[in-house]
Amino acid sequence: MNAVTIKDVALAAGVSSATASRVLSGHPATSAASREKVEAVAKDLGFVPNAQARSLRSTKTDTIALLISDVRNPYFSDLAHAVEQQAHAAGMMTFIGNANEDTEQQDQFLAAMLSRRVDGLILVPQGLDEDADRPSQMMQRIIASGTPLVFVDRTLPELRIPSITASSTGALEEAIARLKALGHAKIAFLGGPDHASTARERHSAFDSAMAANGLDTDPALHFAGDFRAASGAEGARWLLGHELQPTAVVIADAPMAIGALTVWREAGIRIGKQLSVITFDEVDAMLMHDPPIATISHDLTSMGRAAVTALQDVMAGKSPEPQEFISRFTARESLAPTQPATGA
Amino acid sequence: MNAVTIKDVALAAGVSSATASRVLSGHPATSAASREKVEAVAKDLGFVPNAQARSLRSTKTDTIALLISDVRNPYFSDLAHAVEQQAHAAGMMTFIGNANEDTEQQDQFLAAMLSRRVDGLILVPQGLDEDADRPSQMMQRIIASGTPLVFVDRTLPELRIPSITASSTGALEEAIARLKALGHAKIAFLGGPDHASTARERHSAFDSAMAANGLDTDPALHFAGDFRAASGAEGARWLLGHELQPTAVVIADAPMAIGALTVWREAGIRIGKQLSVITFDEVDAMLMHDPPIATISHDLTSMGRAAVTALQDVMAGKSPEPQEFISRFTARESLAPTQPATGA
DNA sequence: TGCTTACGTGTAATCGATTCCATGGAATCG
DNA sequence: CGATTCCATGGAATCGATTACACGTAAGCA
Repeated sequence: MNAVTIKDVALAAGVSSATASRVLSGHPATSAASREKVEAVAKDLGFVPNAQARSLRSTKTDTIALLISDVRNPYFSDLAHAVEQQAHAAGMMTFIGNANEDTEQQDQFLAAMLSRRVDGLILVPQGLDEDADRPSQMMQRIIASGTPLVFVDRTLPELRIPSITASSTGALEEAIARLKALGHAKIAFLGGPDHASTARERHSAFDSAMAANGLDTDPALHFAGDFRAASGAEGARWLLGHELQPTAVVIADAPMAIGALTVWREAGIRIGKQLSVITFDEVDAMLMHDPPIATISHDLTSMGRAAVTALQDVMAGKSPEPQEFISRFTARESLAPTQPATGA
Repeated sequence: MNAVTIKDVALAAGVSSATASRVLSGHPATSAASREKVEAVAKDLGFVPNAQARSLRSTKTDTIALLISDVRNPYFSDLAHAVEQQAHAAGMMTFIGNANEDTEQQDQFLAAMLSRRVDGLILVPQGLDEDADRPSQMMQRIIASGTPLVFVDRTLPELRIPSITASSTGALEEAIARLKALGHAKIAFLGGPDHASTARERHSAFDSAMAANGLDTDPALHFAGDFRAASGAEGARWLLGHELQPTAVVIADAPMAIGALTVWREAGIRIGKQLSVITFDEVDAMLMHDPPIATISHDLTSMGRAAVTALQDVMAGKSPEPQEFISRFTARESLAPTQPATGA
């Protein structure tokens, strides 16, 4: 075991542990002589400070936590990567936790973080079963504990917690306008789970974009998925047999889109001919698809960075304003004019 | 702040902090009376034990660390998810670190973990620039510190560290045999970076699979990428203009495959007609592609679990044997007979 | 030269839990 | 009934760092 403590260093350098500590933590009140000596000895002995002891006394851990829904979803792994890089640049470690869209797992993670006394928390609030808008008891504990907290991607509106979110209204209006210009009127929506504010935001933005373009939103053309590939596949099958025969579809996230596109490929549906497709969340696979899929994308790198910056503000005692990033619509060949009542 | 300490609990329960500690950490020597009282009070006050203080004294953190190359690579995010789930089930938190294929970032992460006194480390050893096989100084420190350590996915053969790896030899022999049966002889290989043992393993398995099938491996048909999408795209372009006109290609990982397939789509190459494609790492996008892409896949969930289990063995003082998982070949429509010298 | 100011240093307290050790009372046994 | 064992409990030491406080020395100033 690594038994080298600061006392060993102090002893070997011929100073007290107080001086050794001051040198090693960059305290100004140290002489050049002891600085040199201590640093040399510390390096020589391979001294690694015990973070437990340090933060027990100083009440700082230089660690933040990020809670997301699923690392395997590229949307969140991009976000996690951005947060981690930014935090790293600021000298902080990041604990990444998976909630799997589950309040209980969220709460377990939060309890662990509370116990570890992280300096701050960035979280994608997880859905609550019945009352999606009420914070869990554990979240109330977090807030009561005074731990700096920032929401990212999703939010719980009733709490006054700084948040970084994305607005897709503008991008969707643009997207629907484009579809309308191509002759589409029956547009389906494969949505996410209602407990996620992101899913609700995307859904209502879709509805209002339809309205803004003078199109009817038919509840019968709305499918409620769960942001995962399997539910996208399910939605695609549901759509295949749909009596209203929509000519275009908007999908709420990339995994669902990949699931859906797989089903349509198997069914021989020609995307961009028989069916126009727009999906949220641009991932490389959308450009690989033939034809490439039109997307509504978020700048997750910027959002991740903004979340860390906002958290640093909170840690510094400030109250940063909520920030809303604007999504971007990118038209691609998955959009095409409606066909004069040919195939399926 | 959460100022509730065990002393507050003890005081309110009318016992000493020693007794309170015993109750809360499940020590057997406690009376039913004090147990009841302490537990009620702890819950009432919302007591959250300070993990720093606890592990400072007990030298356990109930935390392990996992170092991977890139969270955004689905291969590693699957692995991370599996490790995290398994560790969670065993009551341990997981620190996930990104090395970005960079020794320096790896070492920074390792230093932070050493300082935090994690109970164990699972790591995908990162490539060293010149001497890919020599452990970095920091890794030697880790080993010297006695921190339980397990390698996963890649390994540094000269160190006697338990490892969980995958062998693709069998799967590749099967794959090449299939290609040969379809008439292919000139098979290209878009490989990964040489500093990753995985890349070397896949490359040498490819060579030996070719030899086992009586085919020549032409170094001119080997492209050295870096496991990322951009290098896959580059490899695809390189192949397009290749004078040897290979009819089939094996790609070393999913991001590279996606990059390559995007280029081929843009170039109008018909996969499975003009070019047969096999890629390592099965991800959903490969099934979405038209035609679906044949893959060589690993069971990352099992590998992640095995890594945690092996680590637990090491923590218990045992020396688990190295474990090698066998990759699986799945033929799909991206493989087709060579065409009688038609198009490109 | 005498007095103040500044600075580097050491001693010891401290953070919040766990754990060793001693103790007193109840239970057990011959 | 007296002696021994058992067990729950409290006091105090401990983990390894940081830091408040006090002190001695050297520099600055009149």
